[in-house]
Amino acid sequence: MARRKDHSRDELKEMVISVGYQLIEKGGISELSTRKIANAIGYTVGTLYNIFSNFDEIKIYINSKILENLYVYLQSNMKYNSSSILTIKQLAKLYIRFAEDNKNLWEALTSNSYVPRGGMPPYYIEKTDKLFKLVENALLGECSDSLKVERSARILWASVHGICMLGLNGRLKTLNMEDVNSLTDGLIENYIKGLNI
Amino acid sequence: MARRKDHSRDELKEMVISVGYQLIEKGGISELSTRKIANAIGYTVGTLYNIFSNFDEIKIYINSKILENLYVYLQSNMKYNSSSILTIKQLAKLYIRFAEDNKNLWEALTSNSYVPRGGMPPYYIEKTDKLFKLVENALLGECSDSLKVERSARILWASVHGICMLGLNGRLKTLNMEDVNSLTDGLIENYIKGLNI
DNA sequence: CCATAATATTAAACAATGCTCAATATATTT
DNA sequence: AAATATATTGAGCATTGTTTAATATTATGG
Repeated sequence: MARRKDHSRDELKEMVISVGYQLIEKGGISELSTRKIANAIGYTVGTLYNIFSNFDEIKIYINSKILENLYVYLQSNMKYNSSSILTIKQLAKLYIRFAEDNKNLWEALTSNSYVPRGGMPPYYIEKTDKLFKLVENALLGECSDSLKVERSARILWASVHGICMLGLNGRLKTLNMEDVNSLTDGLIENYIKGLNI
Repeated sequence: MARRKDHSRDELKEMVISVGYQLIEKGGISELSTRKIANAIGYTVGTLYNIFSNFDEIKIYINSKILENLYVYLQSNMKYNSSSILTIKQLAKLYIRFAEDNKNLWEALTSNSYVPRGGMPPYYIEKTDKLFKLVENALLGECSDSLKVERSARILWASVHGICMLGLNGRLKTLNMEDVNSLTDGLIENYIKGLNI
């Protein structure tokens, strides 16, 4: 039965993450389990634990891949905008659209509250930073104080994130997604206008 | 063993919710399970299922109680403010402080993404509405269009919620809670200033 | 090239989970 | 008092994350 080196450790890692990603994509986070992953790649749970230290670590790797795809999605759909405000508005719309179109992935990404002792691993932080940088770069057109920009970008995106979250959960009552988009526009506009005062 | 009517159905319901609340308060959502609840009230899981249709329903009742306490917390800590903006800023600060001081409860409340078919039960919606009304009432001092007020209140609070979420998860990087508070102030101020333009 | 050490993989098991259901004990009704 | 209705239990099921002893495979070194 044991077929050592059918796949290298790196290959196995890749397979686990890829299969896990697909499981979430198809059936949501509840469809993700060690057994289902192991079964899908033709191994046993024990093998997973030879590569990853626990289930949560696997989830973090998968979330990292989701972050990656989110970045590619934003990047590749960005068009040229004549102002920073328009750029950020577009980013927000794309962010919300990604969440809508990839609800299972989005939920998996944002529902995970587990943080390893010692904080998130570097490769994960790197990817979230890269995403925030998109907002920061746009904001730099409106404000030259780089510390202020970094803070504002994170606050602004936390807001958009919150709106997206409640919007998708139907917690915003009568608001449909179109309303959410336009109201988010308003929020962004007002916030940025007040930045330099 | 069976001691029918030691407690009425309503008493049992109350006991389950109360004990569940305490379990979350002490050990977080992961400490909540049907067995632990049943054990704590001196019954068996079967009895829980005679009263509630499933575990998720129990969680909703507990979350409803958390919402209730959040409302009381906000209400009882509100001081008089000379302007609507100040009122909302204070609400935001209190909201964030509640989340900090009751992390387990707050996480349980906000991490729950389960929505029954047919939407959240009326008693639950009632309580969230009551909370939003606090913001709406304050906003009415700034804008008389009641539809606009309702929408703005929800968008604004979704933002504060998002900031609170990322702040508590340490996702806002270098920002400490003091920074979060002042940056939230900025967001609120800018948003409301732009309301009537 | 074979014996030994090191590693990969599995199967089985553990404790805990949400949930169900037949059996039984208690109340209520007739 | 007998019959009916309901509350409660205990045992069981399938599933979960995780561990571990046994086994199969590869690598090492004489």
